Amino acid sequence: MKLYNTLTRKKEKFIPIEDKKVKMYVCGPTVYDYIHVGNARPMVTFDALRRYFIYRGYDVKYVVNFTDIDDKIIEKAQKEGLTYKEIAERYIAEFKKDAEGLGLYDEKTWHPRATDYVDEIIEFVDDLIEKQAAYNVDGNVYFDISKCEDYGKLSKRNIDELMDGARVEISEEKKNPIDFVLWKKSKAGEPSWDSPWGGGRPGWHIECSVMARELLGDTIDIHAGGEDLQFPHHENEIAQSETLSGETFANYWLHNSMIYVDDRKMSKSEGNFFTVRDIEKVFDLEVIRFFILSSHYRSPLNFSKDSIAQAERGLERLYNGKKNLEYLLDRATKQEMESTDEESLKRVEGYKQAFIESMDDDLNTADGIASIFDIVRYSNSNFGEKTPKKLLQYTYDILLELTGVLGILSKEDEILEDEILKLIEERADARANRDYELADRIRDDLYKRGIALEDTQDGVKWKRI
RNA sequence: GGCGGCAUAGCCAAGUGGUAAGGCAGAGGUCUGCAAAACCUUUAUCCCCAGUUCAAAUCUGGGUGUCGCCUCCA
Repeated sequence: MKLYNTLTRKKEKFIPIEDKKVKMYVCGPTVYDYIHVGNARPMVTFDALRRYFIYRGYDVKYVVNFTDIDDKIIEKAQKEGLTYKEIAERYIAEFKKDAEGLGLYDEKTWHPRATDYVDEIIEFVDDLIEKQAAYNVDGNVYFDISKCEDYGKLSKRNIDELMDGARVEISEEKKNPIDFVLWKKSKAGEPSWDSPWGGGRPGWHIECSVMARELLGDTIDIHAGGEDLQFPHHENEIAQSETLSGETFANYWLHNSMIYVDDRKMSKSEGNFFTVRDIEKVFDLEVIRFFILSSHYRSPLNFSKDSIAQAERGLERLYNGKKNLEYLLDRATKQEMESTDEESLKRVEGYKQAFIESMDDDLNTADGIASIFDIVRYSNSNFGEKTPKKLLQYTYDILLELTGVLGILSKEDEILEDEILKLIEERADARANRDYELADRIRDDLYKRGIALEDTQDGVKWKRI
């Protein structure tokens, strides 16, 4: 399997530290509001990578952190007259609801919270001071960039230019303008933890370094996140972690491209964002997942109502394909495979191989989805009542296997089926009696209740809409 | 100003040397009482210019457009 490594700017063969094991860390949300579609992209993308690794037989330890202490959380808490903790708890709960809809939910995923690691953070910072890579000025502890020779290696920036850039916060306290804060002195009324440097709280960058280290060790396989985190966040993580351990922090750095709205990056501060929660009112969140996976994760992805609607139609086509196979499976009686059936089997197997090849090539989900459509088109056009059960079952299993890797096509129809079947029969009688008015009324009523009927050559099919 | 992306049909989107996957939408057709679904047919020479090559969307150079990061940001 090949992955594009931001560190080298190349696709590289993935070689895990331990055979068949992957240690993976993804920068998660700062929990001060509902997540928007842009935030959902890395979550969905790297969840698909997680699933794919498992599919290929890897044991994955997957960590997605919550930043539960931060300026924005404090600000929100003050505005609402609540504690930072109440705000964090609320939006962690809301995140989990969205995550469930987006197909991210997995009980094995680790969701560490920064505030649960304050002791370890203090220890980490203290060690950096001891190594003279950090310094305390009146309760604020900064990382000393000058002690880090290869600073900028991830984002390909050099220190001198960054100094000149001078868009960083100018502070009298810092030795260099690009030194960043590890431990932040708390102002009156702000949440505060005791430390050797007085009351304060963790800086943003240090949290991820510490949580990754505590849960995954000094060197991890994959560190992932949005490309806007490349600098300074990930660069700073590398500086802290590698200065402390002397080891490589992460072997592979993966970054997803942004989501755009009318050619502008979707972001909170621009105000051009759509929350997952709002979209859920109009579309099933599986559509959003499918939409995100239908392009390559490193390509910019433009968000619009129209493209979501297109994704919805596409997903529906896959559901119809699944439904058609189920219908045939229900009625299949033929057992023996003929030579043409064996060829079909190979054909389907070929699509599966194509899917794997695509996914192996830097998680090319867009290409992989094309293979899934190939399977659907092939079975729709070639399979019928006379197709052997074995072939149908094989195709059906592969379809579910591959869509399962992507985390789509997971919605199941529920009961109520008896009633639907009864009404379908009534309608069939009506049609036989040429009472089309009654027949159409039954169909319309079912439609209003969310059931669509289709008269096919093979009989009446129904589906939920 | 520095660094880095991107530019493929009406729309979305793969493809990084051998004459353009897939999806959505559209048109025509098959099937059907009608409809839906499904199937078949149909819709592009890849931003521009120059170069390398037997051969380029794909490599090189130049240009145009556009976006991102450099400040919180997925």
